[in-house]
Parts: sequence; structure tokens; C-alpha cells
Amino acid sequence: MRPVPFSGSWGTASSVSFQLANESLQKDPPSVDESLSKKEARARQQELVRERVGAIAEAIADKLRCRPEFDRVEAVNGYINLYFPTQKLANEVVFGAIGQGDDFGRGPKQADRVMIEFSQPNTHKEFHVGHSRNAALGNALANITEFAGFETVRANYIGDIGMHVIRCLWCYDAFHQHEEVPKDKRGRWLGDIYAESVRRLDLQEGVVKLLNELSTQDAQFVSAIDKMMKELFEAGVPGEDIAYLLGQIANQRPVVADQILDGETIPKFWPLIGEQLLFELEYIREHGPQEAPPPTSRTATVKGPLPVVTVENTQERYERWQRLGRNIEWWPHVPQWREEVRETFQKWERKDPEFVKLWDETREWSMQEFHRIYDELGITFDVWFYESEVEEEGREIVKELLERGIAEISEGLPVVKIDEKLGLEKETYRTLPILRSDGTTLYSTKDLELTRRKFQDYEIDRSVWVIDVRQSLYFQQIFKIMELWGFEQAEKCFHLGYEIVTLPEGTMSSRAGNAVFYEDVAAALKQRAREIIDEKSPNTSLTEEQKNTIAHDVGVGSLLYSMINRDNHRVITFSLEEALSFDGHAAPYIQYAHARACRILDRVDKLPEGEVIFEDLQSQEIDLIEQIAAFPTEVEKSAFEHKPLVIATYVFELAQKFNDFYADFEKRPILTAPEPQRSMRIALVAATGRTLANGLGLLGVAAPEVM
RNA sequence: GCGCCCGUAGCUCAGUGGAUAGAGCGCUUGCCUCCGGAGUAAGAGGUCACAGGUUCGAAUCCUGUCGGGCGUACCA
Repeated sequence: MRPVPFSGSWGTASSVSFQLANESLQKDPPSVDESLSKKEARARQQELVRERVGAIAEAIADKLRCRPEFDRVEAVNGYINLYFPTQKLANEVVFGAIGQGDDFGRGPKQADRVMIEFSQPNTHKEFHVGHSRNAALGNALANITEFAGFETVRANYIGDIGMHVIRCLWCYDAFHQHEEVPKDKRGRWLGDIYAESVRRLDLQEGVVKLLNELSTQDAQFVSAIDKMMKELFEAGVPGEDIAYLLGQIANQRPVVADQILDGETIPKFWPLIGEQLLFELEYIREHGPQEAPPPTSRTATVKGPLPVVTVENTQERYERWQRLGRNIEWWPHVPQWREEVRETFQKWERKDPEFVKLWDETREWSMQEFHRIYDELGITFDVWFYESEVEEEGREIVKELLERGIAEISEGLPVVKIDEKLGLEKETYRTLPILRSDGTTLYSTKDLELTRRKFQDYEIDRSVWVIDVRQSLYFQQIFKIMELWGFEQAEKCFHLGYEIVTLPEGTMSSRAGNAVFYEDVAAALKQRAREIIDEKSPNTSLTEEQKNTIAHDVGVGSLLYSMINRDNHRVITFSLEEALSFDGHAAPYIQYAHARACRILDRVDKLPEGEVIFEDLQSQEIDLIEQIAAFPTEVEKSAFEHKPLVIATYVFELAQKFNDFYADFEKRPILTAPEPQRSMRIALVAATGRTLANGLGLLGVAAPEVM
């Protein structure tokens, strides 16, 4: 059964006649020409079904016509359409919505207690728009799950320790500890230091990667290597390094940072690389993309012909050269820095009081920002987990896994060879490291304990992790390891993956330092919303404070909605320009419909009570009632399928239908209509307003009464 | 290599077995002496990536191909 697919009608449709027609043909097959091909036979079958289906539908419709539940029954194209009596059902729906208020759409109490973990920001990094997708999605999912009848525990899991924190604090200690710490936005200040630590510590990696790319994919570069090396030699670079670089690059063999003996070799080489790339760029612009012959050396690692060198890829490499070049003088220091980071990690391991104090203080700077952001987003949590609090117990689990032979030491560190333990031939879950070789904990170490703790300390029946899709394999591994460990609730663990938020120019990450920060986006959205209020709001009596509150609701709501209103499996390419457009399919459209409904009701002395006359309804009125009636089942669907998108789509369609209903003043006046239409339409407006508010509430989007 | 995801209107996306595949943006042409125009009416725009298969019936399920993204042992 499904809704009748005609606008302006309210009912349910059945395609059962098709099945019946088909079955009757199977039981009682007409004489078939054996010579027919399979395809022809099927076409014949289709014809026969078509012939019979009409009569079957008509016969069933006939029997149903006398039933009082339906206003009208018809058989069309083989479908049986059952139309509801609007008077009775419309009153139930509309006054149900008005009477139940905040509870309209709430599902019956469910047995399971569910934990939903979401948001998981890392301290010492800035909260960016990617994080807001997770927060928006998780918050909506938790709201919807709760509303659908499940007791819901909302959990956050703060990444307050791990390699990123250690790197940040190393960088702080080494280069920033005497600087004045800013008064506000200290979380961002830390985030900048973290990004700097990555630039420092990963410099050699980036340089080597670019060099190896050039030697294997840019034949022009390779052919210029003799010339460049000659110049390097003249610049005083030791012969061993010249020989090494020449040998590796000319033969397309990978360069390894440790093999370069003199710390000044690469900084001296760098300007020559840039010159060469610039030369190549000019050459390609003039002569077009360059194809290269395959390498001549027998020891080359590249076998086929080298890829075509284009303006685009050379330009990209040149830009990378520029970025790395800004700090190329760091090159000789990198090994020592990396050693210092390892020592810093050991300070954490032995709980060095001075270090722990610094950690605690800086962590708090980030936490303050997170709390402010959650306040602004209107998101709350019941439970706060911290990575720093599950480390030790996680280590205990690792120890037990090793003792029981589930884990083993491989290549110097504890891992679980999951496929082997499960006896799987095909590579499925692969191998997961569960502790570093130096004894420090990994993300996995902590997640094992977190999973145990969730079930044992919070008495939940089911646990959902809202985390991006790149960690899908990882979570399957964690859950399987828990299963191997004998943790029965492992089968009650679900990873709800969602695709990441990227930028038009590519992936966004705190590591790369190209992230678009939440704070900046939120500020821009609020400002834009405020401008529109000043420009368009007819309500001139609003105070500054009211206007700012509305600007906040609209700006933030708009961001939240855009993050929910897209399937989880789809990548969102974030563009501020698009985010700032409040027209069309966006939160403000829905909020506006709600505000409009509120303003109409403001002009009404007394809401109709009990029952009103729903007769001779226009199609826009019927469509609106039908949409309101669907709310409870949409809530259920959204919760059971873990898809907040269902509600996001629903509220938009409700707003659309309300606008359709409202639009034609000539045909459907509300306040100036004669009775009984006036009461009926007012009740409809009230029910719509209520449903819009409830639906937006589930998404975590505010529903202002004035805009 | 193996695994997961995506491919629907110019663009961004809804639509997981049923009737004529929808919306927003953009484009063209209308609608405020009237309950709020952040709105609304109409028009143009589709081989639902491609090829097979299952089915009375496929954008939807299965298989394969192509194109793109992601993951795949000491990041989280």
C-alpha cells in the first residue's frame, strides 16, 4: 500500500491486482505457443496480465465500495485506489497535531536503550566545517531516535590525547612557549601551532615525495638531472650526495631522506628544482604537453612509458615546490625534531608533572571553544568520553589479547591478524595494530576499552558510532576483535559512516592547514542573515537583540540543514558562496513558512476547538493534510533507517505544501474567509506550524516565530 | 590487487519493485490597493553512465564494463 499518486487526493493505493493476475495465469496457463522465444513469451505474459488485471481490480474495488472506512473506491489502470473520508480523518490529524503539541509524531516507547556517539573533535586542533557535518548529523540522529521512542544516550568522545596532541605540544614547547597566549580563540591558536608542527615534522616526507614523483613521472626533469648535479657540485655539495641523487633520480629509483648525508644538500638543490620546473612550464605552454619515452635503465623501477607532462600537473608540482621551499632550511633539523616528539610522548607516558600540567591547561583552551560551539549549535551531550581516560584500560585489554593468543607481536608491535583468527581465506578484515612498538597507545587501543565501557557502564542495548566513512574498515576490525575477545555485544555495535566535506580545491584537513573553520563560516552566515533581516523583515518593532537571535537561528540553522539534507554516502563540496544563499531548498525557506504560520495565528482571537468542517476541500488543502498525517511514519522511518535526511526532506515538502496552500489569496483566504472555511483553514495553519516546529526541532534547527 | 561508496535535467541533489522520474539553483515570461514576496504561477531542460539478466512490472534487485572518490599494519 502506498499513497495515491495524484495530487489533491488523500488515500492509499494497491497494486495487488497485478500479483493476483500473474498468479492466476501461473495456475491456469493459457495454451502457449511452444515456439515462442523466452522474450516473446514474457511479452505475451505481460499482455495477458494487462488484460486480466483490470477486471480483478474492478472486482476487488466492488467489494470494498460498501466499506465505511473509504469515501470512494476506484479501479484505475489495474490499481485499486481507496480514498479516505476527509471529514473524520482530517479532524483526527489536524487536532491530533494541535493537541499533542511537542509530542506530535512521537513514537511508542521502545525497549532498546541506544547510545549515539558523535562529534569526537580533537583538542589542539580547530573545529572546521567538516566537523559540523558530523555534529549536525549525530545530533539529528539522536533527536530522532529519542523521539521515535528509544531511550537515547548522547555521547561525545574527545580526542584529547594522541599523536596530534603530542606534536602540537612539542611545537609549543620548542618554538612558542615564551609567546603571549591570546585572550580569546586560544583553541585556534593551538590549531595553528599543530599545523606548524606538521609542516616541520613532515617536511622531509613532502620533499622526498615530490622528488620521487618528478623522477618517475617527469622525463624532462630526469633528463636535466646531469646539468643540475653539475651545478650542485659547483655549489660545494659533497660528492657522495651528488652520486646518490644522480643515481636514484636518473634511474627512477626512490630517494630516501636518511641516505642524504649532508643537511645542506637538499636546501641547495631546491632552487635548482624550482628553476627547472619553471623552465618546463614555459616550454609546455609553448609546445604543448610532452610525452616521454620509457626509461632506458634496466634497474629503473618504472617499467612503462612515463606519463604525459601537462601544464596542470607541472603547475601543481611547482606550487608544491613553492610551499615546501618556504621552510626548506628546516631540512637538517627534522630527524632531531622527530626524536624530540618521541621523547615528548614518553613524558606523557610517565606522566611527567610539568608536561601533564601543560597538557591539561591547553586541552582546556580547546574544550572552552568546543563548549561555546555546542552552545551555539544547540547541541548537548549526556556523556563525555575522553581518549585520555581509556588509555590504561585499553592497554590492559591489549595485554589480555596477547596472553590469550588473539593478538601477537608482529614486526615489533602487538597486532591482531583478524582474517587468520577467523579462518578467512579471502582478505577481509586484514590486520590491525593495537599498540605502538614503543608502548604508546593507538586510537585502536582506546576504542577497544571505549566499546567495553559503553555497554558495561551505561547499560545500553545498542551503540552507534557516527564517524566518517574512511574509518569503515577500522570499525569492522574493532568490532571483530571485540567479538574474538568474547564480547557478546559486539554484534550490537554499528558504525554509521558518512562521506566527508571537501573544498572545491580538494580535501580539507587540519594537517594540511587548509581547513575552513566553523567559526568563520558561522560568523559569515549570521552576518548575512542579519543583512537580510534588515532589508526584508516587515516587522520594524524588533529589537536589536531579537534581530540578532533570529540571525543566529537562520544562519546556524542554514548550515545544519545543508549538512543533513544530503545522503550520508555523498561527498559535500563546501562553498561559502552556496552556503550564504538562503533561497530555495534551504533552512530559511522552512523557517519562513513557520514564521508565516505563526503570524497568521497571531491575528486569530481564539483557535478553533473540537471539530471543524473538512468538506469540499481544495486540492492544496488535501495535500497539506496528507503531508501532516505522514509525519509520525516519517519519524519512524528516519529512526529505523538511521537517516535524518528523511526528516529534512519531509519538512521541506511540508513547507512547500503550506506555501501552495497559502499562496492563492483569491481562492483560499484564511482570516477573511467565511465560516466554516475560516475555522478549517485556521486549524490547518496551526497544525502545520506545529509540525514544522517539531520537524525542524528534530534536525536541531530553530523555528523562529518572527523573521 | 582486494574492499566500500558515487554516477538521475546545464549545475546541486531527492527518489531502493508499481501509474506520466521530482525539487532547488540558473534561464525565459507573469503575480504585491490583498492574511509576511526569504514567497509564488507558467515554460524550456532526461538514452536515470553503459551492456546483459531477474520480474507481469526496474532509476530501484543481480552480473559485468566504463568513469570518479575513499580505504587497505604502529594517523585519527
